[in-house]
Amino acid sequence: MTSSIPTVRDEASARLRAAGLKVTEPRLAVLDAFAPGEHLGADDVFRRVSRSLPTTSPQAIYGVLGALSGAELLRRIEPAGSPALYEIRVGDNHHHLVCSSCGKVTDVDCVVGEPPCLAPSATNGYVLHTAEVTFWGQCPECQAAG
Amino acid sequence: MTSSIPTVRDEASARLRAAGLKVTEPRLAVLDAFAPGEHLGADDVFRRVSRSLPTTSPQAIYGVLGALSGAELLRRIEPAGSPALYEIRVGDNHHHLVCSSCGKVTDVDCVVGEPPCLAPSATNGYVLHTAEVTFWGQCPECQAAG
DNA sequence: GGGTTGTTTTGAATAAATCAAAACACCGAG
DNA sequence: CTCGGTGTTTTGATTTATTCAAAACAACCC
Repeated sequence: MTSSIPTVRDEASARLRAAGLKVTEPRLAVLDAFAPGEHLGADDVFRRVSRSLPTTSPQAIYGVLGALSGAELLRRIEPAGSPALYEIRVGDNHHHLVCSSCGKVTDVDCVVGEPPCLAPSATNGYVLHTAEVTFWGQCPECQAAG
Repeated sequence: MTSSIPTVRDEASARLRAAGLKVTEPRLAVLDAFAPGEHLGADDVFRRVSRSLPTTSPQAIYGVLGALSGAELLRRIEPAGSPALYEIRVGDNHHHLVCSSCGKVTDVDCVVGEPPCLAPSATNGYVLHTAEVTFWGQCPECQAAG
């Protein structure tokens, strides 16, 4: 008899299947590596996944991260000066606050009231699909550290 | 007798000096490489500078670009998926429109009326100094190309 | 003009990510 | 349940953008 209580893994499996992706251990482990609000680089994810799946290769991590962000189960951001970061919060278009000193990234909700701050003064003929906003500043810890 | 008519080079020299930087041929050549509205990568700059100064090394270009953007004579941007780009328009905080298909970058003026769109919903204790906005879309040429 | 300091050259090294081919595993069909 | 096709992961090498370090050199203040 198998349990009928849905687990976190079941949920992740369902999301993978819904996206048309095969359910594999590395993919489940990568999804499991992300806590809400975290922004992890490929190397961070590799380290975490390695704990539960020690045979996983870095290239597999790149493959999984690419597949998951292609399927919009992860969002990929690339703050200037940083390697690519991934987060589990998808589907809304929230923005980011990056510390110029330590690189820490914090989510911030959309700027002004209106649909996603998508209003440049002129579009120059471009058909827009995304407005990406990055705020730069110094986080409380770095302020305290001088 | 030397000419008393100020040249483009004189002007660039003055800007370098005002920034506390020594005036060198590579630096003048790099400043000269930028037309208004252009966004050039280090390799583009290297190619252009090589025409007038064939002995210049790529590392010199990196050094010059670093010095000039540190002195705010150039601005450095890093759209996701692209190597670093530099532009000669500095001092205002304008934003960018990037073509998802071909990577072309176009300047756009500040989004809404208020000083530089600098209003996230919450600052989380950060002291902000910049708001960077990148619009993603498809440029007219890429639309035409399907 | 000469010395100091900052800049550029020369040469090597690094980090992040991608490519390619072979081994492997998921999962639908039977 | 097993087989087979397709998608995934592994293994290993490669690329691109960038940085580091030391020596040669050039700008510029006195």
